[in-house]
Amino acid sequence: MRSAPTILHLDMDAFYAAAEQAAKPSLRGKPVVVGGLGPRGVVATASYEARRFGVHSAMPMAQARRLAPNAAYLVPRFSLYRSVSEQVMELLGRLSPLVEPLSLDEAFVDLEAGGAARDSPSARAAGERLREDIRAVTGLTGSVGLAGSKMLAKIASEQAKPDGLVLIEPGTERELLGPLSVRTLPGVGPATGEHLRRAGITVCAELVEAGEDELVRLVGKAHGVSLYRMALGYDDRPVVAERDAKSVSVEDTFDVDLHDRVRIRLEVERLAERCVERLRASGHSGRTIVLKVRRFDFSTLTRSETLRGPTDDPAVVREAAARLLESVDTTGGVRLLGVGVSGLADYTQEDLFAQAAAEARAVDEGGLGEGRAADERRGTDEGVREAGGESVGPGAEPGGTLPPGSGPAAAGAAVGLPGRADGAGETLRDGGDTPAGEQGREPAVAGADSGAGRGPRGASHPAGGTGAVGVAETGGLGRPGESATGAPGERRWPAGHDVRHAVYGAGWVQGSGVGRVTVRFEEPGSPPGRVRTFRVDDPDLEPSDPLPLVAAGEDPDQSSCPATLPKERSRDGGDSGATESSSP
DNA sequence: TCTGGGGTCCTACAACAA
DNA sequence: TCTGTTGTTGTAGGACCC
Repeated sequence: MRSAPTILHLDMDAFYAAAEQAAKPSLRGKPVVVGGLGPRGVVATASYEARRFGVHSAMPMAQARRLAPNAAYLVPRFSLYRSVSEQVMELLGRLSPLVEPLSLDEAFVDLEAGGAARDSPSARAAGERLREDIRAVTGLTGSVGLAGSKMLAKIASEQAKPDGLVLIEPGTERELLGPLSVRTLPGVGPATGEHLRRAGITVCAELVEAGEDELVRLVGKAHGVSLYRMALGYDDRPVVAERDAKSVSVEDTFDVDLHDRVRIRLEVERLAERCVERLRASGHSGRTIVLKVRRFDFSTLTRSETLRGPTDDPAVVREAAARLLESVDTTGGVRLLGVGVSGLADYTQEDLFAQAAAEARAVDEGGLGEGRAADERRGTDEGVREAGGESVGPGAEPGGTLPPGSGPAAAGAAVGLPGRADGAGETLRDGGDTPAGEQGREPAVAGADSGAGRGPRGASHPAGGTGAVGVAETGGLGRPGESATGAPGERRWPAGHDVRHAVYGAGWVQGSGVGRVTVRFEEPGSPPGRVRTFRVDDPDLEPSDPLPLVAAGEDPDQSSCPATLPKERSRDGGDSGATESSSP
């Protein structure tokens, strides 16, 4: 707890929805909802216009559609959000070397460490300048909280929303916290909140009254002690610039519960391969394999197995996950499956090969014996063989990762598309000028699109290609509710994604179905554009990468703008302001 | 028509070793 | 050698966050 409010918390306002509105002029001022569009999707972000209808994060999408039937419904475009987030984080990095990102749209900054502020006036000035810079560089708004601790800075930014700044003067914490709901405190969710309510505690002042011992009795040691301290305004957690990942996981919820044991096993293996892809991409290997199963009744169980050493071998993870599945009763149906790896190590491929070789020698000498060791040995050996097949053998790049779209994992993903029908077949409805079907959902394309806009980040955009990857065998697994009509070569046009037409220029997909795709031709700097409909296989129409939200200079031809916005471009708008006003 | 995905942290319990 | 204690590890589940 420091004596000056030099910890800053930034929270971008309705980030995903705001980014979509900035990218699509016709959606500005209108309700926009971003999230999974499948039958079991939930809302990731709702614009403030949509919130007026009662739509909020984590709400089932079906409920959101009932509340705001005329809102625009979009699948998330993480490549766009990431590029905007990088711009914002770069601005934060200019304030201090100590920046702790919490997510794409949120971060703590230690202003003192960067010399950007030492007291209330300088902290406020730095916060206001930051908000201006963010607006200039990204076109979006963010809310800033300033306080002497992380907890209070976060509470302050919440109070500042939308598009504001709140500074909590040190010394006023207890007074400020007293009347606030216990749910304001980080770590108090629905369960703890209800637990405390039953004990007669609803606001922070009552936490202090109850005392530490009583809180420990109510909610356990760690939680009780931290609750008591937080209610008093004590929070000494430092801003930590880098935190190591502790686990990597992937999971899929299915549109329709799975019953077929063979199919379930297939899905588990596919998830295991996707998980290893991510694990390798992060430069890690891991020791503990975790299987997650959510059953038809929403009950969730996990099973885990710890190997003798870390692995990033798809075969090892696949087989461990399959073994774990054997111990789970899936009668009644399964709505979600997940595979994760924890106990991460920074093992490189070379280390693994050395380990595999050592274990192979041990096997030859009768060193490994029973049960799990045998399983592990088998996996490791396969790992060596498979690595050879990928040309990552001795002398290859350390920590080499699978190139996107290559190798067995990619093949698995292509065949086993989760089929959540996100995006394609979804039609935006933004006031009635949408020409596609009334309900917007077009099963004819749903299956074909399911790979886009979700899942592994690398697959979230049909970059540069025809978008046909992974479509060919969509029907092969026969996922219920998934269209089998995604003909080989048919292109996917996820709602909201950017396209470019040879004649009409840049636009975005407003909807698709029945062999047609509807495009609105507009871009961030343009006025609201017109809508045109094409055949899905129109050769003049190509998927394109997101355009910068804030146009730089007078270069209307942005046809090949990369997904990550060029740094120089992002600086054009904000640099002068930041440097000019560096002294308050 | 209920309830995503990717994480972190904590607690409880059992098994095992020192 | 047996028994009790303590610490560690593995496993499972719950709560929470964005």
